[in-house]
Amino acid sequence: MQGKQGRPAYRQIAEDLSAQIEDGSLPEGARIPSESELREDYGVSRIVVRQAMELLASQGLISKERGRGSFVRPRGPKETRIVGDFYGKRHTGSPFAAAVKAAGQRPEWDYQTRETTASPAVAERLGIEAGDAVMRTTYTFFSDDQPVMLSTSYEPLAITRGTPVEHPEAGPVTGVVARMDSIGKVITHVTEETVARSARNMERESLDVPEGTPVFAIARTYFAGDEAVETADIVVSADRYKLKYRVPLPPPGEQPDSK
Amino acid sequence: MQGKQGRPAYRQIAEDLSAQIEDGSLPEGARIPSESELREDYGVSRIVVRQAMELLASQGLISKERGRGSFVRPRGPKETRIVGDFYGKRHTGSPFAAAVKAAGQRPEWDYQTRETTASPAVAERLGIEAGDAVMRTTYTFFSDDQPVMLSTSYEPLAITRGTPVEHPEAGPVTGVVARMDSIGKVITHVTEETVARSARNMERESLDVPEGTPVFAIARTYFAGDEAVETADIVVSADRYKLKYRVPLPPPGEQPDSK
DNA sequence: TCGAATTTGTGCGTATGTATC
DNA sequence: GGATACATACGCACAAATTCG
Repeated sequence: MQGKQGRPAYRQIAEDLSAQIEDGSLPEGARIPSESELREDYGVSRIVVRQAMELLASQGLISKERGRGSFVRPRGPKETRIVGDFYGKRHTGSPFAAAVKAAGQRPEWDYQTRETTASPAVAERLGIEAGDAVMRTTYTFFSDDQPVMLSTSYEPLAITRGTPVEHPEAGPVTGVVARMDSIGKVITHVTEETVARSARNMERESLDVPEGTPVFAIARTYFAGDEAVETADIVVSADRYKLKYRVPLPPPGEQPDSK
Repeated sequence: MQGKQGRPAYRQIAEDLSAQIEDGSLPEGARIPSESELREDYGVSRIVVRQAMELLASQGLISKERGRGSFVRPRGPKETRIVGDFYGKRHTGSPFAAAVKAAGQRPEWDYQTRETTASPAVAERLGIEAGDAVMRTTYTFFSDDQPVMLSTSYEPLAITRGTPVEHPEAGPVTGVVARMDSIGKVITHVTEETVARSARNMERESLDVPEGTPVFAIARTYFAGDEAVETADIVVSADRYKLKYRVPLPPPGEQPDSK
């Protein structure tokens, strides 16, 4: 085993196992030989095996479970989070529920709504003053009882106060677009700023993902003309989700009219 | 140091250093005390210090450089990759160049163009048959001499063959939108499917990022009506980039007309 | 219920290699 | 060359979680 080619032993072992996962000799969910077994198979010390396994775990290929063993991580078909005017329709209702149902799974969510004041960051995104009243709603979304997405949304109460949709989930209509439509705020566009980073500890608990798994952190804002009517921080496991956007382009020859 | 609270020593050290990075006691680019120094400071063995440092490195907080030391990784303001009809304009020319220049840096790129045949995956995305002729162009994009983005694009030669824009970079106009406009293919929308994953070895070399850093892998397709006119695989460091989308919503009350 | 076996997690000591300064 | 610093690798021990008879 001793790396003649200059490649360290633990990398060779990792590549070997990685290849077996790739070609299917180690199928999804399969148990990987224990550290002691691998130690004998490759004739190295346990620390080398551990380094190899940690490398694979950090790449998301395997999950290590204390007391049980290590397993090939399922990489099933990714769920999709869709943004944009698919088929020219305004998505009323919950886009999340629609996407999950389309994948043949059961959508559910918990939420908690509370009136509070805008932090400077939120105020900046909403174009209001820090300290202004906002309605904050935190969501946890489930797909077949698995938590898959977290969201914290903020709506300026200057817009919704006293209307039937003041409370995001308790009113007669659901979904930001439809709710705002119903009070005369016609949403014209949405912006999203997305970064990928490793999950924070709180998010790891809520989403039940192993350490180091990357997540998408999305800052989404809905606009009615130049006025921001809702903004949200959304976190989804980048492992299980892919993002899908469909963006129409304006026809050529026209001049811009928005500032 | 010995974790009474059940938290392992290496985690406590990692959190301690992490906090120092957060609050600025260890500023960007600062050298972190060597493993031997930390070993004495915390009164633990070297392996514990190494575990802590590896954790921080895997989170992208520090970079370890053999023979030199470990350093706080710069997390400067992220560059932005913009998608959408910003300000109602069709972005002609290179959106990459525009974004980099907007950030006050110097854009450059290498490319290599070659005629080839469509793989099944590319054919599927372009709505053509596998084996059909396509023009493939591979790009490496630089911002201030730093490689930041890789791209491989495919255009069906059934569309461009014999036109002035058959060759993506050698024709009279640049940018997919403008080039297609010039031959009468008016691009109406673009779709993107984005996943985040850790960089493959080839990408790590090309982009010069440390092991385990996440990248965005984007499958982008431009459409003229229902016809796909270009598709590309784009890889950018999720570390240095954020993605920004602006998606207009169709006005309410209209019915869909695209299928 | 309980304990033994298995498996991964954490930690110690030591040695040697290799890159940088 | 020498000093320093990180990389790889061996050995050992015990802890904690799980499984199973």
